[in-house]
Amino acid sequence: MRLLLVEDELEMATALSAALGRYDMILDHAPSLDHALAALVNHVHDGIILDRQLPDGDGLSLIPRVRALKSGIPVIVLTARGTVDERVRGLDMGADDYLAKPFAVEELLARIRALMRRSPDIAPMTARIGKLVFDFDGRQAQVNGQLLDLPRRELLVLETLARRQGRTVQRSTLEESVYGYDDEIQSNSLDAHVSRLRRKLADTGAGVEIHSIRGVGYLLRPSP
Amino acid sequence: MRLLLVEDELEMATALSAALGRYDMILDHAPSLDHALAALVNHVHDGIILDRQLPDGDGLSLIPRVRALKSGIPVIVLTARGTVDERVRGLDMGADDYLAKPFAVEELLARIRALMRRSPDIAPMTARIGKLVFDFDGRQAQVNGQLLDLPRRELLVLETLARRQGRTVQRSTLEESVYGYDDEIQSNSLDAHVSRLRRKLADTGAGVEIHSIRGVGYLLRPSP
DNA sequence: TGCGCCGCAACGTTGCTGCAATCCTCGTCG
DNA sequence: CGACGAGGATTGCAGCAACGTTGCGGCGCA
Repeated sequence: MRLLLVEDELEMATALSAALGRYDMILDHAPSLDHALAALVNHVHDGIILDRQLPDGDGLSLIPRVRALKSGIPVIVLTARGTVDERVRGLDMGADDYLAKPFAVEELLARIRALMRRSPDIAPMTARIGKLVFDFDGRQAQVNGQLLDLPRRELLVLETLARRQGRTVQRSTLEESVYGYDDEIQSNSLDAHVSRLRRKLADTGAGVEIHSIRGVGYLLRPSP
Repeated sequence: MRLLLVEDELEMATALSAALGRYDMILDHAPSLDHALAALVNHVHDGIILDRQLPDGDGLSLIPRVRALKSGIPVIVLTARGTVDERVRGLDMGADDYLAKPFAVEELLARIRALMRRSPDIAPMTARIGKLVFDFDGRQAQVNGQLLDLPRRELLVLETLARRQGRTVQRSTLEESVYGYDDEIQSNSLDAHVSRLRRKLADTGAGVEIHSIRGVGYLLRPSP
């Protein structure tokens, strides 16, 4: 479990990090909205703990952007502003919970657990690269909401690449997940599938490309 | 939206009922655990507001039974016992939120909205794709208000596809929900059902099509 | 007993897929 | 600096597995 803490006070961050660590949770720390956005783009988080008072704006403004990026992530807002109106506003902005400072760490942990408990059902496991959206649950790829009609092998290739988006997938790994451990292949069929997939991605303007690294493997990335 | 309030104080109940009514929510009132259980069995609720102090026991004891009955329902606990320990305990018992009395009605409403927003059970009781309306509760399909008279297997196929509308349903998944886990099928009966279903959907002009993805499965989508 | 759903199987059809031949690209070494 | 080789890309093709369709017989149900 990996959470993102958006909070400018270092003290609070280290304290929470320690507390969460005891429950095998990883806490990434972003001290500003900008950092938070960058972190969200680059990593996959299971939840967000959000302070409102940040050097570059109100934390609440992050929520719509989080929802646009990955709709299902639970968001807990922490704040010194604890009036009823503030709380109502925070919740209606899309926060899943709202906790006023000072709070007990125990309670925060319990509320995180409560949210996590119910989130996995919803979290649509999807990856976004360029205009491409890969839905791991539905096992399908979309471009601009348009379904990419891919046959089995090509789908498997894209799925594995999307799962490790941006990082290199070794040729052997790819072969393994496209064919079985036992199924063998005695030709360049894999290359053929990659080739056909490339054409379809380009034709639909998916904004992604399959980059090949000689002697190593492939990786999926936004096209320039 | 229909909520169940489990609370023995009549005053609180009427006040909440009035407040929720203004947001088009229906509030059922159960003054005790027994009443609550009866109500849960007889009706379908989208959420539960639970007081702890009840004439026949602690409200928290209801949670496991609720989860057993309908696992996904959001539960908000209201209580006068507002210590951190109590809150942690309530949340860890399975509550989704915990609000200490006295509280502002506005905040309760906001928290209800936040929970409803992410509750998968709100997931419409009916699905609409093209001119087709599938009613999951009544287990029937309609086109232009006209009932589609489908035999059992075909209905199961359509139901499963409609439930995941637009997303791919793997062949194995479909087999599992149309036949049992144990029931086996040794022919292409599934294809046959799909075929017959397709014809009926086309004949009635439902505006939907069952698209097949070779080697993967099927998906239901509006026809072009 | 009649009707209709269902599993089954036969057969037609489609289009994915592995293969291989050919072309391309890049790094390396003489 | 140019040629060569290895790894990669592309594409046509043929086989075949997966899917579509249809008719039949049995079984359950009214």
